[in-house]
Parts: sequence; C-alpha cells; structure tokens
Amino acid sequence: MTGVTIYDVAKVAGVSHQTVSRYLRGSEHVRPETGERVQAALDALGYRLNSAARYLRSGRVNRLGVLAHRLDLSGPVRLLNGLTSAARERGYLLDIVAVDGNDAHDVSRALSLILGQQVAGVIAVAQSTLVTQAIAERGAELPMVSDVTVEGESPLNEIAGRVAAEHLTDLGHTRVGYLAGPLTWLAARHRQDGFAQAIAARGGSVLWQGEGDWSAASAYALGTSIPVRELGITAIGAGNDSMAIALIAALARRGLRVPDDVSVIGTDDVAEAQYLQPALSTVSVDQEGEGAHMLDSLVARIEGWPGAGVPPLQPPRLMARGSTTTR
Amino acid sequence: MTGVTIYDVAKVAGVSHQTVSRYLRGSEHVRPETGERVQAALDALGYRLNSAARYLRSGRVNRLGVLAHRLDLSGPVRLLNGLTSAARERGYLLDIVAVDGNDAHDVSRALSLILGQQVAGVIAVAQSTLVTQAIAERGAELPMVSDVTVEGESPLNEIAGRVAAEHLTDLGHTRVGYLAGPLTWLAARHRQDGFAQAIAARGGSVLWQGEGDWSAASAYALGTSIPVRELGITAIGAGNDSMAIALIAALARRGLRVPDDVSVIGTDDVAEAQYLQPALSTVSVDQEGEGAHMLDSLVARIEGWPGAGVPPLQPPRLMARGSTTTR
DNA sequence: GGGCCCGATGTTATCCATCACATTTCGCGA
DNA sequence: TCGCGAAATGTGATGGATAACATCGGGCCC
Repeated sequence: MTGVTIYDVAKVAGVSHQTVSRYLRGSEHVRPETGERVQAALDALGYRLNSAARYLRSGRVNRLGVLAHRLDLSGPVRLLNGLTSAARERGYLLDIVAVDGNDAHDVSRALSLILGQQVAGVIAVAQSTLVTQAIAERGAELPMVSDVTVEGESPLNEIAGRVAAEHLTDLGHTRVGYLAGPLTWLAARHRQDGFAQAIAARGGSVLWQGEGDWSAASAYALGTSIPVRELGITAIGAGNDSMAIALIAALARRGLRVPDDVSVIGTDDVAEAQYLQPALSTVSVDQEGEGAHMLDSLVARIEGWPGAGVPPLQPPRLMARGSTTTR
Repeated sequence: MTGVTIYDVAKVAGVSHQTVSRYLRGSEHVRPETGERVQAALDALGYRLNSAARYLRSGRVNRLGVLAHRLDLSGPVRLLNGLTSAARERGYLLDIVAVDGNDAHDVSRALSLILGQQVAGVIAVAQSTLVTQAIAERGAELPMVSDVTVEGESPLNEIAGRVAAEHLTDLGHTRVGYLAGPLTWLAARHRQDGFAQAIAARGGSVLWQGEGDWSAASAYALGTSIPVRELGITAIGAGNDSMAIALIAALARRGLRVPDDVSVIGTDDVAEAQYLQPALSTVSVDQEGEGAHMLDSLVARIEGWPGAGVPPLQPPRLMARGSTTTR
C-alpha cells in the first residue's frame, strides 16, 4: 500500500485522473506530450497500479488459478514449469494452490479458494481423475483446462506408451511387463493403454502389469516380486523414469541384470537419464511444451482469439540408450 | 463473475448487507439463528467473496508473491513444494512469477508485476544474488524473505557442505575435489564454503574446484577434465545430486570406477538416489522444510505474531551409500 | 469567417465489501 | 413495569480504478 493513486499522479501531471487511466491502459486518445508528462509524474511518485480496484470496476484480471497436486513428482513439475514460463510471456500470473488430488472435498475447497480470488481461468496440473471431475462439474463458472488432447489425435501420453512398446518389439521382445503409474491419473492410463495396444498390435503380450504411485519407492517394492523368470519376461516398460530407475535397482538386487537379462524403458526423459548406469532408455515427453500449450489454449479462450496460433507440441520421442537391448 | 453480492444475500436472508459482511468475517456480533439464515442464503445463491473489493476497502490479502527461478532444478522445486503446502495450511495463495535470475532488469520487472497485484509479502525461490539484491533494494515496500538463516547458526547449506566433507575425511580421504553449483547462488557458495572449511579443518586439501550450473550436463563436461590421477584425488563432492550423478558417469567414461577409484558424494538426497548404481551417497537437505520455514516466518511478520512458533528445521543429514568408500 | 466534426480531455457514477457510526433490540435488576 | 447498558443490526461513506457521457479545442470545408 504505497497509497499513490491516479488522482495523485493526475494532480502532479496537471491532467485529470481519467487521462492518467487512459494512458495506463495504452489508449490512443492521449497526445504524446501529455503522455510524457503523465509518465514523468508516474515515475516521480512511484505509482503502482491497484489491480483490485481495476478488477472491481472492469472485471479484468491477469491471474490464472492453478490446482497443483504432487509437486514432488517430475511430471507435474515440468508441466508447471512450462506453465509459468508461458504465463510470464503472455502477461499472466499464476495463483497456485496445493491440493490433495485424492480427496474430492479438498479439491472442491481449493477450487473455491481460487474462485474467490478473481482469476480469469483455472488450470489443473494434477490430472488425477478426481481433479478432472471437480473441474468438469464446476467448469461452467469459468474457463478451465485440465488436459490436452491434440485435435483428432490420440493423447500425447498414449503415443508415448506406444513409442516405448514399439522400441521393445523392434528389439525382438514379445513377452513383456508394464509398471504403470496410479491409474487414477489420466497420464498413467494413457501411457499404459498406448503401451498395451502397441504390444498387442505387434503380436506380443503383456504378461505382467503393476500399478505404482509414480515414486521410486513403490517401483522398488513392486519390482522385487515381478515373476520375470517364471513368465519368461524379457523387457519391462515403466510409467515414468523414477519408477524405471528403481525397477532396475530391484531387478539388480535379484540378480537380474539390465539390459542383459531384462530390458527396461522409462517415460519422461529426465535430465539425468543419459548419465545413469546403465544409461536409461526412455521416451521423452515434452511436458514443458504441454504446459505452454495448456496455458495458450486457456488464454485463447479467455481473450477470445482463435487459439490456433499456439505452437505445435513436440511429439514423444524415443531415447534409446543402454537399458534396452535386443533379445 | 457470478455477480452475487452481499446485498443480494442480505435481501434473501432478510438482513442488512452489513450483517452478511459481519457473518462472513466470523464476527461475534451475529445471533446464531441470524447466522443460519445468512448461511442458507449464501448457499442458495452460491455467493463467492469478492476479494478485490475486500482488499480495496480493508487492505487485507491472503496472497503472497513468489519469484521463481529455475523451476527445472530439484532444489528450487522442493523449496516451492514446501512453500505451497505451508501456504495452503496457513490459508494463503501463492502468486508465482517466473524470472530470469541472471537478468537484473527482468527481476525488477517481475517484482513490479507482483507488487501491482496486492500481495501481503514476497518470497524469492531463486536465491541467486541478483534476486537477493533486488529484494533487498525494494524490501522496504513490503515484507520479503529470500533466504533462511537459522538464528545464530551457520546457514543450512554450509552445514550440508560440512557434513559431506566430514564423511569423506572420516573415510580417510585427504586429497579431494569439489564441484560447486553456480557461485552466484547463495546455496552453492554456502555448500562450497562449508565443504572447504571442513576439509581444511581436518587437515585435508581441496586440490580441485569446478563451477557447474547445477545441471547434469555441466557436471559431465567438467568431469571429463578433472585431473584425478595427476593430483592423486580420491574423493569428490558435488553441489547437488544431478551433478554427482553425471560426474560419476564422466569418471566411468574415463575408466575411473566409483567408489573403488574415486568416492563421490552429492547433496540434496533426491528420491532416486538410493536406487542408483552405485547408490548415491549424499547429504539430505530438508528443502521442503526450508520452504515451510520461509513461509512461516514471512506470515509471522505479516500477521505480527512472534514467529518463534515455526517448526524447527531438519538439519542436513548424511546418507552414506555405495558411491563412497574408505580410501 | 462560420459551422461541423472529430480527437483530446474532463466529470460523475459505479463496482462490492468494509469501516465508522447510528439505531434498534434484548436481558435484567430495581 | 420501567430504565439501563450491552449486544445485535442497520445506514451512509469510502477505497481506487474504469465506464459512460459531457465538454472543449482545432482543423477543415465551403
């Protein structure tokens, strides 16, 4: 509360407050030399816009609400990172609220908290179905986005699953396993579905499936009990890189070498993947880009422009490294 | 803009708008049965508080600005994660703005953006000195925090560096190297200083020092040229785990085995550290706790309570694993 | 030179919740 | 039953910006 208002500025500049307001909004109807005087007064007084007052009258805001779940995971974090950069470029601020995506009541409260804050739209970083549902239910109140589906194509994550699977079949693996993320997450389901479909389409079979919680710890626990030898499994896919890393550790603990005995492929392509031992084969998913895309499409909806101008998403790409090899 | 105001609610409940306002603020001076009628009207109309109007009149906000830099790194992200959880508990929202911490002008603009948004305080997640400086310069305008220093003690990160160093000397290493993060970051400098001081205090010497940018890629590049054999270095510390991981890979590439030829210890204790091969020895740093602590102390300052009630920070703890061994 | 028109600028009302103060209601003792 | 003080409730003004409308001043045309 510096307390400097447009009236103070107006007095110093020798104009009316309305002229100051017009200048601030970049209106055409201000003579250049008048603008200069206003700007000088603005600087001299250290004026700062009171966006609350602006909103109260005009209903315009440059704030977007974000429901964030599990910011301890690389996926949501990378998405968020993409969101913040894109938001900055478009002149928006993000209002972040942490939610427990497994608690419908908490999601609803968080949403209320955001909606009481005058935001122009809402984005869900936590793409668990609970959050998606909550958004869908109250989506009428404000523009909201919760997932990206490239027009007419499969979801990005489905493609990522497929790319991983095809890499394995290309290497000759037909008896495979898959360690998915929590299936309450859209991303986990899509990746799993894409993987399973591609394996089936190429005549292989997914002989084992597990459901982790994205964490390395969960993958390690599950990894110790995968019936690799019993079922003759030669390759395993994982829903994200953290799980792939711990999976490899769990297999190693059991005397199963990667990739000699079992190939393992992750998903995400975290920055460290190529420096691991063995270097982790994985599918890079452009989550920063996805975040930028979500933000752009939301802003497009808010500001009423077509929305086709958003940059194309980088498709999932195979990063073949040391943790996978021919059968 | 649902458009429901307290006047609408008041009409339905058969009271004055002021009574509704009092009820919303939890005032004592409302009879229970009146309160019920108001609540019923609130629900019936789907009223939502207009925080802009509230701010305009009362000057109160429950929003905090956050300057976020490098959200692609685990450190800042974990801090942010701690901030969001703590903020939620205290009833605050975080207004996040991405900044380029290497560009003073950009930091200043971001700060202006935040300050134009009616926030109760500002937190810098990007602890590069540029950001710290910008905050210090304009800190008079609003409560701001940019770093945590435990009263009367060394900074947490200095302790972390010391813990890593002492682990190495305990194992008999006296000729060591250190790969620091970018020294424009307080955290990087503290960790490096703590490490160097502890090594010196125990009669060892830091024969090589490098400065990475926190990224695995930078560490790999530097790792290929460390004169390990020439200088007789037997152990190397790294400013964070990402760099430690890539450092191990770079050494392996040169035929130097970890830990047999060289011990390597990281800092942070990322979730995957224990599942790597070799499992990464590191120093766990409670960055979530640090975030919670920063938020608490800021909120304490804002709300005017003593601030001593904040939970104690978990001190850095040695996680001795497979990447370090006796000389 | 007069009238018209348009761009630049000024004036007043308004957005919605809170503050400060005014008024009514209630409970209880005399 | 009345009066009093405290609690409950109501009334009007206010915060800082924008919207809508009014006015002023020139340039241009005839």
